[in-house]
Amino acid sequence: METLRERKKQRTRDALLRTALELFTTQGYEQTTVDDIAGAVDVSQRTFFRYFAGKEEAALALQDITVEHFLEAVRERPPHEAPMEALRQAVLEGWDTLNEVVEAVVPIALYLRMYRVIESTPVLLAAHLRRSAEIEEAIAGILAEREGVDVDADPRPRLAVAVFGGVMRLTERQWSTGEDFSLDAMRALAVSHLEQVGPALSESWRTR
Amino acid sequence: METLRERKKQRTRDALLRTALELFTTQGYEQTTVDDIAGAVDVSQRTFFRYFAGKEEAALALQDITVEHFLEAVRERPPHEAPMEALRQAVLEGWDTLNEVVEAVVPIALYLRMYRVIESTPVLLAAHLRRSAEIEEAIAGILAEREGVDVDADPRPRLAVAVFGGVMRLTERQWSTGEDFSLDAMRALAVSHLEQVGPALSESWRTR
DNA sequence: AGGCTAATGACAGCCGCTGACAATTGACAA
DNA sequence: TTGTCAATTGTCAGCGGCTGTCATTAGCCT
Repeated sequence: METLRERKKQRTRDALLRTALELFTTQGYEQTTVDDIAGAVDVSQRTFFRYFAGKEEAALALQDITVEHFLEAVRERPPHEAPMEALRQAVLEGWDTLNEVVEAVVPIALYLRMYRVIESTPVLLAAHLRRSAEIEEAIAGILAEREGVDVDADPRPRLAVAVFGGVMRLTERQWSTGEDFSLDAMRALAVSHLEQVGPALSESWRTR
Repeated sequence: METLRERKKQRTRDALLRTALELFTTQGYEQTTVDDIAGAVDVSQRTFFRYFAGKEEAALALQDITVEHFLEAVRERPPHEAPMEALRQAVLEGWDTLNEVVEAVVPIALYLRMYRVIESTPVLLAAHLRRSAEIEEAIAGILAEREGVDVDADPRPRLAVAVFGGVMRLTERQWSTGEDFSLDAMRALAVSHLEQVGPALSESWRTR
């Protein structure tokens, strides 16, 4: 970030991203044209596509940041924790420190609003789910290394991550359709779900 | 399917679908233009869009059929089965009878090949995952009714389905990247995964 | 100051998709 | 059978996302 050129590039990218998210969260994703965004930043449409591979990438750019943050949290979990517990702690601790990470780019409120837009826009939700699948693969790798097993020979890393991921996506969905759009609400939901996932699997639900 | 008109419509739709899948599986989804499909069936591009909401819908049309088949299998499970066991039996039994359902529309081999195209085409995989999320919601409803609980008050139906869905998606992915593209291979994978999901969650993986 | 290179703009064009209107074709009754 | 009505299709125009190409601008470096 030394030269003027680099600073200028960064400012353009930031402006494009912020403007895009602002428009997406106010008028909606589909209703926002790339020309709208580029126009608002006073830049040609072509330039937008030089910074973002597509509209989608701009809409999901923040997710990249938080995902990386979460992956880091998983890697830093102490090795003695059981796999599922490590994942659990990683998300909880990741959310604790999410604020600073996100605020470095955009206001956290914008991030939360955008989250809801993603969840309620079919094409964005689809892209988000696909990315989640990729992330699960990465986490499986981390878990396997932690536990000293082979990801391809032992199905347990991918299975554990698949289950955890399923629960987390359910949490996201419930949170985005609920009334409390705070991080605390999301955390509470996640904790509750992770507590109840065991009972939901084995027991007969009618005998209690 | 009485009048000539209706038969003609059906034939056009079938031709479009078959041609689309044939092209998708041979030259790839992205490389296939709607004009290609319409042209091969000797129909205007506009007509294609009157039968399918988009390219995507044609590519995923077979999934609709099999999903409906699977939902039916879940609904017909005896009420005494535990929730997860009912889901397990439903998929296994659903696959047993999948052949007839699919062959009524296209050769089963084409269905299997298309499955791999979906799994390896980012935009199709994304759409597929989003649909899977919707299906999970439907299954949660069925499960809740079976067990006599309220879907919105009791998190267990959605949790169980989220876990089951996570495992099934992992199964799909493994199957599509493996070497054996038969239904039997998929069934074997699913059984194996469902057996091992319990151990993967609770135990410490290093103590055995 | 002047040459070099990176960033941008302008333009043309492909593809997916939609609305509107006209032309065609099957359905059905007189 | 024929004429009317309605459904199906084709044609055309146009929008939005996205890409390649080439000229222009603007920062960098000697």
